[in-house]
Formats: sequence, C-alpha cells, structure tokens
Amino acid sequence: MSINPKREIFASLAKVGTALSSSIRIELLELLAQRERRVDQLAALTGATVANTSQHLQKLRQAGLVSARKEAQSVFYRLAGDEVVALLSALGRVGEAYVAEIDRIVRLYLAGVDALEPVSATQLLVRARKGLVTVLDVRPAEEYAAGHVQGAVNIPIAELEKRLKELPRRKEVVAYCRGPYCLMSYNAVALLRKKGLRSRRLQDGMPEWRMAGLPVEQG
Amino acid sequence: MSINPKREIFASLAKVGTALSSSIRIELLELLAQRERRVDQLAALTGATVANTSQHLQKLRQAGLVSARKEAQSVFYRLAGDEVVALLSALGRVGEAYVAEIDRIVRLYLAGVDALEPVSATQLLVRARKGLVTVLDVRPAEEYAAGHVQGAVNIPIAELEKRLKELPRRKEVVAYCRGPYCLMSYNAVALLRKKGLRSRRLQDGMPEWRMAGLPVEQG
DNA sequence: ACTATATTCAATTGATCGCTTGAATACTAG
DNA sequence: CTAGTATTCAAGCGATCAATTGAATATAGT
Repeated sequence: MSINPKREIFASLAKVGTALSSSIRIELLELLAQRERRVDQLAALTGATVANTSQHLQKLRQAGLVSARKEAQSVFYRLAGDEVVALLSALGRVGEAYVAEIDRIVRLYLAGVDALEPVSATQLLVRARKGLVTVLDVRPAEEYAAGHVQGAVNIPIAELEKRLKELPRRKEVVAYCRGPYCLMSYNAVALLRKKGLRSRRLQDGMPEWRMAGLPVEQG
Repeated sequence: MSINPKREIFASLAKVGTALSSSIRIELLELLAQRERRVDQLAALTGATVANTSQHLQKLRQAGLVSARKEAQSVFYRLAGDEVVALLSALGRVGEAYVAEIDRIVRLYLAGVDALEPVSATQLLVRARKGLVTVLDVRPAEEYAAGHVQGAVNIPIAELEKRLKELPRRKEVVAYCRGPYCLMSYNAVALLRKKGLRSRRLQDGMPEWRMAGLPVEQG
C-alpha cells in the first residue's frame, strides 16, 4: 500500500467534525432529527437569516450529514440517515457528560480544586483495612455483583439519598464507580458532602482496580 | 441556568465538534483509543511537531475528549472515557456511510477486499469459542500486549507473510486491528486469501471490542 | 409575460484557526 | 548545582470561517 490512505480518511472525518463545529449547525441537525423542514422554517427557528441558514445547510450536506429534496419552490432538508442520529447522540453524551456536567457539579457543589482530590487505590486499600473509611460502590447492583472492591458497600447512585442512613457518619466515605471519568461518583460525593458527610472519590474505578490486581469480591 | 440553556448546550456540543474538526486531532484520538501515550510519542506517530501536538492535545482536553496524567517529566494522554470511543465510532460510521470522499478512497485502495462481509463481534465470539476460527491480531506486538481479544494470535502485519505456517489452514482466519478505519486487517485478509486461506475481517477493532465489554486479555 | 416566493450565489469584513519559531517551565539524573 | 529531557507557553503570519449584504436563479400563480 503505497500512499497513506489513513491521512485522507482522517481528513474526511475531520470534515464531518467541522460540520459539527458550529452551534447553529448543531441546532439545525437537532431540528432535522425531528422531521424534515424547509430552509425558511429552519431560519425562523434558529433566528439566523435565510442566506446564512442556507449556507450552513450546504456545509452539512457537503459533509454528508443531511440531504435535500426539492418540492415546488421549496427545498426540504432532512438528516441523511440513522447514523447521523447516532452521531448526534454520541456527541451529546460526550458533550454533556464530560464538559457541562462535570463543570456544573464542580462549580455547584465542590468549591476548590483541592476538595476534589481523589484518593489513590493504594491509599484506599490501606485506610480501608484499618477501618478508617467506608468504601461505597455507587454502580448498579448487577455491576456490583459482577465484582467489586473488597469490603465495599453497594448503594446505586439513584438510591443514595434514600439510603443515606446506612452509611456511618463518622467515617469518611470513598465513592467509586466505573472509572476515572464515570460521573456517578462525582454526584455521590457532591450529595454526601451536601448531607454533611466527609467524602471523596476513588481516583479510578473498578476496571482499573481489577487491572491493578487489587482485591476483588463477587456476589 | 442562564437565559437560553439550549443555546449553551449547542455551544458546548459545537466545542466538541470543533475538537473533531482537525485531521491531526482525529488521528490523535484514534491513537489514544489504543492506549495512553506520551506527547512526544504522539508527535512522532502523527508527524507533527511536539509543540503543535501539545496544542492539539490541549484543545482535545478542553473539549473533554482526553485527559492527562503526569509521570516524571512525561505527560500521558488518554481518552476521557468510553463515550469518546463511541463518538469516534459514530463519526466513522457516518463517514463510511455518507461521505463520498471516503467512499472514493475505500474504492481506490480497498477494491476487491472491502467487498468481503466483515464478521461482527458477537459472531466472532460464538465461533471462536467453538474453535471454528483463528482470531488474528495483526497489530504491533506492544499494542497486542496492552490488550487483545481473548485467544487471539498476534502476528504483526509486517511479519504475516513469513509466519503464515503458524496459522492452521483448515480454520477460517478472522483478522482485526485498531478499528473500522485501520487498514492492516484489510491487507491481512487480502494476503491470506491470496495464499489460499479462508479469511475475513472483524467488523470493528480493539477499541470497540473493549468498549462492548467483550473478553480482553493482556500480555 | 409579470410578480411573488423560496433558495442560492458572490463578495466583503472581522474573527478564529493552524502551524511555526523560540523561549519558558517542570522534572530527572549525575 | 548543572545538563538533559519533556512539555507548555507566547507571538506572529497566512489561511479559513461565519455572518452580512445584495443580487441571481428557480418555480408557482395570475
């Protein structure tokens, strides 16, 4: 294979990315995810001018994200396919989960960066064996059953507020979930602090814990 | 919340889109989907300067797509989470399905090879457990060591022709590499077929396999 | 043919992006 | 402390992008 076709593929994917780099275009895609619409309708809904909307739509079409159908004077745009819906969904998950959500939680509940300092796995192991901390697994019960940190208590994040009294108030609670960027433990720490308990996150989650060869229980 | 929360969400999604609007950043993400890497390693792999690579990585971090871990002088970057793998995968799917340019590239470089139906992950899992297929990992040895499909044999693509006799001829060989746009498995299938073995590609690669929670081995 | 409607095209301006260069910072090893 | 390594920062330049404006094209109704 002589030339590097990967480069060209990345460039093409980057064009799709570029199509997603404008908030107006994202909004257009969200609107088109509901049903096909005319240019002027989209312009009215987004508040942009018709010409501007038209240009954005053409960029989206060039990137292969939308397609157009002409009827009388009007042009109806629609999403090019289900893959685009999946892409929007994936984008939403990443965007909301990692940028807005963490940012919101951090600003809302956790003043100061130091307050967020996670506990390392080795620290936790030592302190848990001394009985100094409560280890809290906030994942769903079935994931807990498949394997959890030795001695950890399982209270899924959704039930945490109701079952607060199961946690001893005098010990610090170290919460963990699926991994370093799983949000459940952030929310758990936020909630516990709000309720007056001392709480921190485990630096990593279950996969990393297991991978490090640290003690795991099942059931 | 502020005046128009929807606008803010679109804006934050557009930031993620902007992060995906550069071919270098896409390539960085694909590389990081394999495993965490240092800045200078990524610079060498992409061919960009270290400073430029660093700046791109910071944009990715700002968008919440990657995170960094410092060790000694080095900074190791990795994907922020599984959602990012899903996003990359969705991006690739859109590209594959709808972008004419990618279609052209695929036709240009992969004629005759891409016509072969790929094997899905679940199909492979079932057939591998029955001993019906040989699973072949054609990535470099170090990537294989960092994690590979359970039971897979590792023969890097460069050595495949010399080490053909290591593969049983009566079983079908299912080859995989880094992901849907990694070309090594295409080449592997082409070579194996030329040599008279039955062979197909795995539909996706290692990152998707891992994300699906399918069995992975290390070492 | 004439007019109204819907969309696209073309040209412009200000802003942002990407890349390079050279320096600054952070950490390690001796 | 000094030298070496890894990364980031800051400034600058050319290219690209977003939005506006005004005109051009296409279609339908009269």
